[in-house]
Amino acid sequence: MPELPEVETARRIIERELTGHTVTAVSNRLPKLLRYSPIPTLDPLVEKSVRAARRRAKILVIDFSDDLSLMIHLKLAGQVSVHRADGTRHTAGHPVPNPAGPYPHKTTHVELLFDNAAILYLSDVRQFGWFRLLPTADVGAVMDSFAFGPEAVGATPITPPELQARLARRTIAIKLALLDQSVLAGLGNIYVDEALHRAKIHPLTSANTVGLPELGVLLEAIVWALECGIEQGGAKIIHNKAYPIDGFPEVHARVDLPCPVCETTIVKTRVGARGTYLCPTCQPASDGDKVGRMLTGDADAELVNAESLSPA
DNA sequence: TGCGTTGTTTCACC
DNA sequence: CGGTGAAACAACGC
Repeated sequence: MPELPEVETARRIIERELTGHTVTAVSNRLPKLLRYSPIPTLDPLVEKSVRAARRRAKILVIDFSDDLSLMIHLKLAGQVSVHRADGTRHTAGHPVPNPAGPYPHKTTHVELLFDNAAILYLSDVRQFGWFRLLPTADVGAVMDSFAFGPEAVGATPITPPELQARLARRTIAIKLALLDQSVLAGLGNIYVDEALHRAKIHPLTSANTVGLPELGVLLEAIVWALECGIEQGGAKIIHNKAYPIDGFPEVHARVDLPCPVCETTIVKTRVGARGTYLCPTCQPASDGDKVGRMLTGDADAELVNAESLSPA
C-alpha cells in the first residue's frame, strides 16, 4: 500500500545507494508494466548513470544521464529493493516479496544492475503499478497532466485557509476529499485514517463543514501521520493487519483492538468503497456527517447504513 | 471460490 | 462546467 511515506522511503534509498552509479544491465520480465511509457523498453538505461531521485505525490522519478528519466508508480503493491554487494538490503513499499527472503522473487519484474554491483529490484505482486521511461525534459508535462494538489508535507506546507478554499465546494466525506490527489497530494487509505483519528474528526464529515481551527488541527495530524510513516520507512500492514511500531498506526487495520487514546474498541466501516477504521469515541459522528446526521452515530448503524447505499 | 484489496479513471447524471 | 457517487480496472491471495 505504498503512499507518500513509502514512496519517500524508496526515494531516499535510491538517492543514497545509487546516485552517481552507472547501469550495466537491465531486465524486464513483464513488459506490460511499461504500458504507458513513451519509450517502450528499459534497454536505453544501460550505460546511463543515476543523477537524482525525486518524488511528487506518490510518483517516484529517477533521473539518469543523457536526459532520461524513469517514472515509477507503485500503486497497491509495488516494492523497491536495493541489494548491495556487501549483502545489505534496503527495501521500501509492499511487504511482498519478503525483504529478507530470496531475490528475485516470482513477483520481481525488473532488475537493474549497477557498476558498484548493487542491484535494484522492482517487484509488484498485483501488477497494478507502472513505469514510464521518457526524456527528463518531458517529466514536468506528465506530472502536470495529473493535476496534483500541494504536497501534504514539504518545504512550503499548505495552510489551513488554503485547504479550506480547496474544500469549499466539496460536500463529499472529508476522508474522500483527502484521498483526492488534486486536493492534497500524498495521502492514501492508511494515513488518512490515522490523521482523522489524531484530529478527532469523523471520516464521514462533509468536507466543507470542517471549520478553520479543525483544519489546522487536521493539517498538523496529517504531517504527524506522514512523518511517523517516513520515520518508520513505511507502515507495516500485512494481510490487512497492522503491526504497529512505537504505537503507529493507531487505528488503521486494528479492528476490534482498543484505541490507544481512550481504549474504546476500534471499528471498521466503509467510506466510499474504502475500508475505514475509526474510534467511535474519539471521532463521534457530527451533524455534518453524510450518514450520521440521521442516526445516533453508533458504529454498527453506520456500517449497515453505509453498505445499504451501494447495490447488492 | 468469490471477495477484498487501493490508487486512479471513467461515466452517467445533476 | 464542476461536483457526486458508483462502477470499473489492474491481478492475485486467501
